[in-house]
Amino acid sequence: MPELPEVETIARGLAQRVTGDVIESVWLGQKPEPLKSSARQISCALEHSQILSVHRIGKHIVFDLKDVQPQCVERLQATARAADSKPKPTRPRRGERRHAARSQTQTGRNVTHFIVHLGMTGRLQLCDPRSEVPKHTHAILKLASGRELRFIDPRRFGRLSVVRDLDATGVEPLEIDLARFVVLFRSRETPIKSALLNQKLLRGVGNIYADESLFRAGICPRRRSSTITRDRFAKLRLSLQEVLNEAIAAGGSSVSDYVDSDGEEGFFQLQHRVYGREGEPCLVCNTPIKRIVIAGRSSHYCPKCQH
DNA sequence: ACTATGTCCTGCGAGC
DNA sequence: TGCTCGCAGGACATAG
Repeated sequence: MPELPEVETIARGLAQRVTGDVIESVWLGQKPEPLKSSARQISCALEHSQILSVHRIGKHIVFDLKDVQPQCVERLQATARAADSKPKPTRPRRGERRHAARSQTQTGRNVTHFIVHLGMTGRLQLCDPRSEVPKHTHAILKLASGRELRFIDPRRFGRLSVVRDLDATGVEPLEIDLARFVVLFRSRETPIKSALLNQKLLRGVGNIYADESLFRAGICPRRRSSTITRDRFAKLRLSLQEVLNEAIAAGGSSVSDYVDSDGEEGFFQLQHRVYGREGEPCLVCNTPIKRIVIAGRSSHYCPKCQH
């Protein structure tokens, strides 16, 4: 299940290998679930566009695309001229959400963003067009370099979309400072585990890294977020950043069927201290690891070390 | 505004 | 061996 470290690994791998390449054509499967934007919107945005960069926002892989289709460029220029002749837009109203920093750096009216969310079982594979197309392939992007980028997702929890502006909610957990972290979590009446999974607060934390960071911080996943002291929030923030960074360094966790864009597995699952270890001894105190359900998710913790 | 719960989807493994 | 059943969970819808 790809969370922040897995998505980061995939995005970095893709950035290295497809930046500058051009999408020549797009094939989309018949199943409607994986498409968040319409098939026509996606095809139109992707075909004849150049991949300027690939990066990660939360659990999303973002392709910044520049249209290189002649008629599209003309149309965009026409739109731009029309926009220029209109009165200048007033500055954003108070409370109106600003666009994320990235969309300001990657400005230009002809930049669009192709967003891939892998869900549980989604994979992006860069491969030879002659290789067998696996079952549950929902999209194939033919690249000018002769390769294909395929989106495969058996469980169909993944989503593909195209947007003009990146207005992501939530804060990147690797960038958040302590003051912001405390403000975000101290008012929540929900179990800390649920709060960590809430993408509107932090973006990118999933079940594995929520459990692992809570173990390292010595906090019980059931604990109400509002009852956690500042000192323990400080510990949690550091634990979370530590575990995410270690996982990125290890190429992510391969549980179920995660592989990166090369088909390589990550290694961080070998370092899980609680996730998937129900009944096994705590690495610190030997107490059997417990598994409970919070917000419909299995949560693993040491009943002695975490409170 | 918050919080909690149900739903989607398929593969896999446990159990008989 | 072959079958059924339940579980895995991110994001969203819905209800309270």
